[in-house]
Amino acid sequence: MYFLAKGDPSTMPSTPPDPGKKMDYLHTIDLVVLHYCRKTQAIQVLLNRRQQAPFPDSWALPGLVLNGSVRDVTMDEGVQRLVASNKIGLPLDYIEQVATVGDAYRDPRCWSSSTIYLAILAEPPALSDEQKFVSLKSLESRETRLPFDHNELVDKVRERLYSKSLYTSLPLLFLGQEFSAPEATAVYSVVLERPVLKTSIRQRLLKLADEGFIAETGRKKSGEGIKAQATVENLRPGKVFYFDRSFA
Amino acid sequence: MYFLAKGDPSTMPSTPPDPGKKMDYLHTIDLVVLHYCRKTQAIQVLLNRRQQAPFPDSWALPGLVLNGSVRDVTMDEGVQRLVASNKIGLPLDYIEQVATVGDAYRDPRCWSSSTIYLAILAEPPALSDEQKFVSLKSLESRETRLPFDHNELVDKVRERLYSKSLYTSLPLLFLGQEFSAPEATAVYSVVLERPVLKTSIRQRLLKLADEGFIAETGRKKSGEGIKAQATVENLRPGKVFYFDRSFA
DNA sequence: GTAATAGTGTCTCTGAGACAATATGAT
DNA sequence: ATCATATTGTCTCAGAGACACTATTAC
Repeated sequence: MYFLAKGDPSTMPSTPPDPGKKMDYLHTIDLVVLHYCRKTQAIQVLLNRRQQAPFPDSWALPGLVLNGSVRDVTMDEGVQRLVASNKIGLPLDYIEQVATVGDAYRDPRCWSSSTIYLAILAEPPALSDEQKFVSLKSLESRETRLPFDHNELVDKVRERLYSKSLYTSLPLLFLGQEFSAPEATAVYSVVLERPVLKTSIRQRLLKLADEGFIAETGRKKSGEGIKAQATVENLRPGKVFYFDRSFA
Repeated sequence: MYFLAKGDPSTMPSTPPDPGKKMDYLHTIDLVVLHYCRKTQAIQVLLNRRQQAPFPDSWALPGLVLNGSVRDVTMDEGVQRLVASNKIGLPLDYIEQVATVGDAYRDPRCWSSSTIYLAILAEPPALSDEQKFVSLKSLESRETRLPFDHNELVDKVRERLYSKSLYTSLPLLFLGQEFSAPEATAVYSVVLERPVLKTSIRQRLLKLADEGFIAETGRKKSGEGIKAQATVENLRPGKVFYFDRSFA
């Protein structure tokens, strides 16, 4: 994997620093805020129109510079500041740190690192003019191209969503507080990009009920052209259950 | 999870920046290099004696400041620089980024972030005077206390090791190129901190053989007081197989 | 030879995959 | 009433957990 350069500094893959000049350095936080649209059965990603250089007016992931214009005491506070700002402006139903990338090229200003998060927003938000959703698929295919390395950052989050959805209840967080078994089947099928049998989902829902993660509401949901569906409610908002077997 | 502060800046959890002064900021890389001792059946963590302030002479995780004394082009190059340095000085058998933490307190010098990695070193290295191993257990129990928040960083890596070992072949990387089924059983039992049935491990080894990850060598291993054990060899060094079922 | 441990066989149980059968509600 | 689909039932199969049994080897 990584091999020793036998102690000879000249073989080390680094260039000497510029003496006497403190290097500029940015550490940013970027969120990939995902929303599932029940009607179109597509996963969408929240973007913001950039106000400032670099890449003014282009659509990018909501992010901020840690200790940029405002001092943050912790990274988590930086995340809260971003969530509370008008770049997002809605409480998230889930958030998880995915990775940190950093290099000399990704930001034209200077060396920069970005710590990226996977976030889920169950309720469809009212968007401002500076916000929009694009489909996760269009980002994957590069039909939608983002500034910086944001497409690659979305890739990392998409991979995390996929792999974690194989063996956890994570996709159900897209459905909010109350949902039906057919809706659960649909969202798993979308996230895993293949048809998932409704009976497998039923088994998992039974397991979740056993574990106290969900409970039957007794209510039924019906709407435009769909047959009534019994609903369950999420008893552990924001919590993810780990099944002991994975989907294939 | 995170709630909106209704757009009122005074409620936001941040203090204003100090104008006119560029804030000092460090981004460090810290490695939790794990080694499994077949004899004592314990997992050990590599430490370095710190040369400089803060905390001179105390034992800490091997780490470096990104773009500190040397310019790194990418974070991965920084990791390679650290691995090649005398703080580690041996090729790693596995490495994986685990998390990034950052706040105003963890480093007495200034605001700092650290990106931490889980690394595995299969071969027992020859240690310099500035290096030593301590058991992962003594770090968990706080019998061994490290400077900064390094104990908590080790906790995060330990949790990742544990959870990933439930459903992957990761623990086998502790055993290097050639190992036996009883050794595999032992290392899984140590990592999962419970007895694991040899028949469960045998099943998993059969699966790995099917998948082309390991192959029987035909050789047998015997040594001090132990009975001969058939060995297998790792055909995919550094690669981890994901089983579709988890241990309990 | 003996004792300990390596390696095999077999049984149970859980849950995914598959699909058939029934129930229910929208029209 | 009819039809689509929600919901239930049943079967197979893979693999973990458990344990008995056989084979091998260090002493």
